[in-house]
Amino acid sequence: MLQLHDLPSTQVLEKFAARYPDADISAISTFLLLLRVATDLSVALDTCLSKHGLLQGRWWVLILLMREESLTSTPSSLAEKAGVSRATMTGLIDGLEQVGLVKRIFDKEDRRSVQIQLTLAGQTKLDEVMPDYYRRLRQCMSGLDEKNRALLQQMLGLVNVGIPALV
Amino acid sequence: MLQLHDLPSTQVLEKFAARYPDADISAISTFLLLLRVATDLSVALDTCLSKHGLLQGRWWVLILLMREESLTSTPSSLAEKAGVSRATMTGLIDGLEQVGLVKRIFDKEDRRSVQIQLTLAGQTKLDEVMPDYYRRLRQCMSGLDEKNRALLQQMLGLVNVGIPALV
DNA sequence: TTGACATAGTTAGCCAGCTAACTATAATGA
DNA sequence: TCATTATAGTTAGCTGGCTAACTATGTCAA
Repeated sequence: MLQLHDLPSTQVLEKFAARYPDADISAISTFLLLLRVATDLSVALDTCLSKHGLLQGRWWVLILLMREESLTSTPSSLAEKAGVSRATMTGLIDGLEQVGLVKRIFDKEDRRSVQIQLTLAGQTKLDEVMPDYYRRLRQCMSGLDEKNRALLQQMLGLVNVGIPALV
Repeated sequence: MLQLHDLPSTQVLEKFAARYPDADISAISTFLLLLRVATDLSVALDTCLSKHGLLQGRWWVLILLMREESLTSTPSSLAEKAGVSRATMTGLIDGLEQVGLVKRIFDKEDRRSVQIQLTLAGQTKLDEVMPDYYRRLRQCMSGLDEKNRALLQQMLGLVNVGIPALV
């Protein structure tokens, strides 16, 4: 997401602000820090998941299926909820089906449609991954008490409101 | 980064917490919101840059060169600062050189090495992009006053400290 | 001084996203 | 009823990352 590793020092920001008067130094540094921390979190998550032979894409599919009472959903619905294209979801399902974590069940009512079901092996895999993930995440966030977490969420909400202005 | 579009409701989180006792609901929701907002910011940034015919990778290279007094650096140094592999940097420089925004200058002292220089066209491109970017970013962050920005940065610092525990 | 190692950059090939186009099926309305 | 349009899923081909291997050059110590 944000590759940039070498965040600008105050000095650099001031230099740019001198050339470009629209620069708002605290806005820039907050923005970049947010992207930096989130990217590092995402990389750490990938590392954690890779220990279980998973990547984010496939992992979210398993979780989305586990959320369903029936352990079942359609590729379209999964794609929308996971935030990837339907084409990408086809590939994710292919991969998961090959290793037996999900299976395709062809719908007899609407023959265009396919139901994707979490297999027992898929549930077992989640039962292996999720406790590890949750334990690590608890540890990761242990530096923030409930009040800080609420505060952080509130600040993120304020940033979120501004996003349309950036586009 | 985080594709997941459909963040879990409290209800879903409670269901998962029942199955996996290690789950810390406020930790999870804070973590996911942080990834979600940052990803949306990054996508918005890409959209903004694409209006100027740029992508994040190439844009950061231009900025890193503009930071230098000499407007010059080496591929290795750029790769490290930009947070991409040297192979990727070769490609970024290829693209920028083709459209004339940077040029390769072969080093006569160490013939393994190349200097990458921001051309006048490169500076002109930044002079076009940066004011627009800074204006939009200022607008985006206008919902947070200085106190909120400092608070957000402080919270992000606390999260950052915990990242090694997630790996 | 020369053989082993280190460094700078590039190339080749992989991967997981994407869009656009395609097939098959269903729904709709003139 | 049947031509048009919409929907579900897949396929093909592009992109921008990556790692590993390679070429060329430089460094150092036996």
